[in-house]
Amino acid sequence: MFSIGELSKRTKVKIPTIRYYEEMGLLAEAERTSGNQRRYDNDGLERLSFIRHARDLGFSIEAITSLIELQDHPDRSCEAATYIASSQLADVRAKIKRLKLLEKELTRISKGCDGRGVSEDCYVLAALADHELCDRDH
Amino acid sequence: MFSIGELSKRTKVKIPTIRYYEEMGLLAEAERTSGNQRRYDNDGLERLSFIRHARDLGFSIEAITSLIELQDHPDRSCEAATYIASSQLADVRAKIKRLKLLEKELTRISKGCDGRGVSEDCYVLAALADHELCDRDH
DNA sequence: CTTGAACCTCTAGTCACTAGAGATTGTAGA
DNA sequence: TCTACAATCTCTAGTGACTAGAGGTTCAAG
Ligand SMILES: [Zn+2]
Ligand SMILES: [Zn+2]
Ligand SMILES: [Zn+2]
Ligand SMILES: [Zn+2]
Repeated sequence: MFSIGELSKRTKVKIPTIRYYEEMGLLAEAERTSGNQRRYDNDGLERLSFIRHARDLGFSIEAITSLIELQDHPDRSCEAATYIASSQLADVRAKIKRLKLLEKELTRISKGCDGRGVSEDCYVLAALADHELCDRDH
Repeated sequence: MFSIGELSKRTKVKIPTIRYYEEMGLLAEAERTSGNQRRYDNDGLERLSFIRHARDLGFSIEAITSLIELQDHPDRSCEAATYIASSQLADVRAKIKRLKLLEKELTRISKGCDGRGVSEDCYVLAALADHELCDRDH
């Protein structure tokens, strides 16, 4: 059994975040000492590592809640898990696509001015004022 | 002179968002009718279009505030504008980099299970539980 | 038994909006 | 001119996933 600080160190999740996860129902309510401090065992450590890893991969709290629910029922179909994972993948791909469009326009805009002129003649400001100057939609 | 609803239609910025921009100091306080409703002219339209375009390109409110400040002083050096634009570009590139790593891992994880098995044997859940199964850091 | 680091709860702040309540105003048709 | 009703007004609160701080209590080493 170890303290919240120890759990935080081992998982690299900050203490307030751990308490936040508990409040959100992602982590079961921890056992307490007689003085009301939280105590964790290996189960808690594994669960928080799972959450941390899923968060690092960009899953939402809501998605993780479903995944944990599934993990707690070993005999259920895992269809939902694969669905959640591929949705997340689709989401990430959509974000990449969007960001690549932005990268193109921003590269073009940045190249348009070396910063040695005056605001009035600045291509950066002109480009921001007028989307028509953009190569495509974004 | 036109109403906030008309401005909203022309710029595709929602009405509460326009009011929010005004409160944040991004838009000057609009003129009002005797009955206290906002009225805009072409200047307001151009300013909001600028904001909208910059937001679409991912600039923060804070960055846009600086850009507008610069625009209002045509004789100032535009160095700050190019700095803000290239920071934004760097930011976008960093995000793309990160998302590409996520995409790789998520693709691998998604492929690991077809969703026809049972939670206990699910590779998706196993992969989320253990970062060691990942190809690299992310 | 003392000390001080670690812990507790609670509130509020972050960013860029979005939603809703309840009241007032603008405008077009009768 | 009156009436209906769409549009607008202000204000408060909610979103997601935390983060920061105040003010008080507990744990553990010496
Ligand atoms: Zn310039
Ligand atoms: Zn554009
Ligand atoms: Zn599976
Ligand atoms: Zn991993």
